Amino acid sequence: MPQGAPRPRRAAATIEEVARAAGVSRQTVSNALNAPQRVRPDTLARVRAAIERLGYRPDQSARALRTGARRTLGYLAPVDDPYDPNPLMAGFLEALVDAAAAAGYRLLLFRPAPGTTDARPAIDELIAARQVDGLVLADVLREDPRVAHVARTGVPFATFGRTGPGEPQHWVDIDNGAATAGVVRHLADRGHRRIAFAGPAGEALPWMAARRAGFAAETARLGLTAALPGAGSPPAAAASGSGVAQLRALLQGPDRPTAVAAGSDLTALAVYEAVRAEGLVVGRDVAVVGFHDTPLCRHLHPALSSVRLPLRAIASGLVGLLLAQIRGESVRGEGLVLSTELVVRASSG
Amino acid sequence: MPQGAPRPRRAAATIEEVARAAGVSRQTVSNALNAPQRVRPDTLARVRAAIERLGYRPDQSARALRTGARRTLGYLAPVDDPYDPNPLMAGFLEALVDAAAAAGYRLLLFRPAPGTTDARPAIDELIAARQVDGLVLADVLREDPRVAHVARTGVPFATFGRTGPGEPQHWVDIDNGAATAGVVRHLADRGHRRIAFAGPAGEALPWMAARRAGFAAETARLGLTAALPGAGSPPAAAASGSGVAQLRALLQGPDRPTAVAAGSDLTALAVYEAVRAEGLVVGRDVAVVGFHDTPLCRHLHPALSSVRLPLRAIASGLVGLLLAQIRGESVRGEGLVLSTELVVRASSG
DNA sequence: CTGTTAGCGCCTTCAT
DNA sequence: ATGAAGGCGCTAACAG
Repeated sequence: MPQGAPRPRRAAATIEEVARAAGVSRQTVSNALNAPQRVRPDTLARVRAAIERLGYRPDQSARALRTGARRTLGYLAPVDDPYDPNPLMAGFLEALVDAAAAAGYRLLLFRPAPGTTDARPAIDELIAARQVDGLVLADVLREDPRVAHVARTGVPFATFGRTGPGEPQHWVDIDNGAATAGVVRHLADRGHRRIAFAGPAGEALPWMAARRAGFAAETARLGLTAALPGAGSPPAAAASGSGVAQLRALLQGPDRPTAVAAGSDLTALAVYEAVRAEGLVVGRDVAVVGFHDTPLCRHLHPALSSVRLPLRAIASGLVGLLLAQIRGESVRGEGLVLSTELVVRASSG
Repeated sequence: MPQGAPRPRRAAATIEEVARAAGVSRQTVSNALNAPQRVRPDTLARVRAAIERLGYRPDQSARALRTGARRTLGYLAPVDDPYDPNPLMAGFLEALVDAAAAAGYRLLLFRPAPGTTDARPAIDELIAARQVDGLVLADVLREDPRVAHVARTGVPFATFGRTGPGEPQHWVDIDNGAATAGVVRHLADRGHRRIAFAGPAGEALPWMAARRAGFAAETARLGLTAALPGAGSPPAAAASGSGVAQLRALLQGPDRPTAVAAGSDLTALAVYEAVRAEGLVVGRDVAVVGFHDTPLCRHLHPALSSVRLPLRAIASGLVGLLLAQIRGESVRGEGLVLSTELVVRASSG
């Protein structure tokens, strides 16, 4: 592992130079930056002019060393399963960077060491090197070892997805059940009576289980005929084509569903394929709704209705939870549940 | 903008504590870490044991302040156009994080201030605060103001995509022309004589122009009939459906192309739609090849052949270029051109 | 309201 | 091979 290296770099302005340029002491410059109300207005103006002129910004390392605040948040990048890619990765990351920046923080990305799946060593490194003030974890599972581990270290953290009952409830989540229930109501409004849910079964992925449960509950409430393929297609099945085969079986017979709620946009794509393979037409014979509202939706024909996630609100919520902890305010409560928005397009219009 | 905040945190081990625990002085611990050959083996072992026991890692801020090396690289996250999303964002970022980590560096994400598109102020902030040792820029255009700006600051940088002729040639790029030429050869091998290119025209996106040029050159060389819709569909066109309309026009008549090389996987999806709309079958009547090899490829029916980018090699190349500059080795040469791999699936098999 | 003093944790001379 | 100073740039305490 290569270690330290000399690093020639053009000298950057220091607080000392600003102080000299403004004819004040270093401390006054520091005050002008961190406690402006303590500095006389005219002095403040002079200092600020000098700062502007020299392009001065405090050295973040020096400041961090002195104050202990790194002004940096760590984000554990999810391991990207090519068969079931995280559809939000890009959009969510951008929202998170912006939310952090709005609070004066930077975002540091990290991952388990290549070839490894256990993120805990990487988490420990980051904490031990004091590189971050807090951590964001996404795609949190029910008994997530990462959550338990970070909780043990005492470092502020917040999760996208609910934590276990015995763990700190510093999470933001969308209401997956309500989202799918909304999809069901939308389809019922359009006159559909027989509706299917397409997506992996099982409890492995809490968000998917919640979508499925919301679907089941709402169809029951409305007295609709619900088709919930029990075997479920694990993510890999969709890739091998068996997911489509299963969906085709679902779409056969006179009592076939006239609408399908999919657990993700990629699953909705598989539904499109199955519908076509059965000689039916999406949007006319079978309505389809996806989940995530990825760019794919607009590129499909007909355009795919989908559930849009409030990515910016999620990101702000996570950063807010982290800031509260960093400031030492003991955050209490049950986490933050955000609602989604159904974007209706031609596939279910 | 909220500023500095107190930050209670469990005390972490310091070099002083390790020294005491190992019965040596601080410098010896430092040496054990940064110049192990200077420390007697048994002392080294004792120090390492103490480090292990206390979970000590040097405080990165202190080390950075002292040495000037931040051991952090900045990555300017591309502005995500929902109509033309960066299909590599997730996969490339992961590769970049891993490549940086392998060299002992972290990756810091940053973006233009929300509502802004000019990245230069954000770049300046990062540099002035001395938070990074180098920068990575992606999706570089021909006369990219970001490149010119960073070059002026003197901070090490490397780009994914070629820089202008007057600028430092610290770039890594794929051979877009050769990639499309390879697609043409593949299709010619399969017996296709009339081949079309689907993708936006114009010189705005250098990578797309290069793909188009490679297509034109190779079809000419092989004496094939090439269809290159000149008007080109700007990214937004695909979303509005006019892209598909244009492609449908292309697929009409007895002399229609029997194969289509697409400039991206999403464009290939539009080709699928157009082929079907014309009553043709992808893979039988019309072969299709995409670009990027996104997860979408495996989810389509038939599965989409596509050009796979060597993301890990690109990432390693970028990090390598940065390290060389950071070490002060004057990097010379013409940038690094990497070749792609055509993944053949049912759509062109 | 401004200036002085001290030290955050670490690494680089220099001396032993 | 190891130990003793000094200082990177900054800010929190206190002195004036």
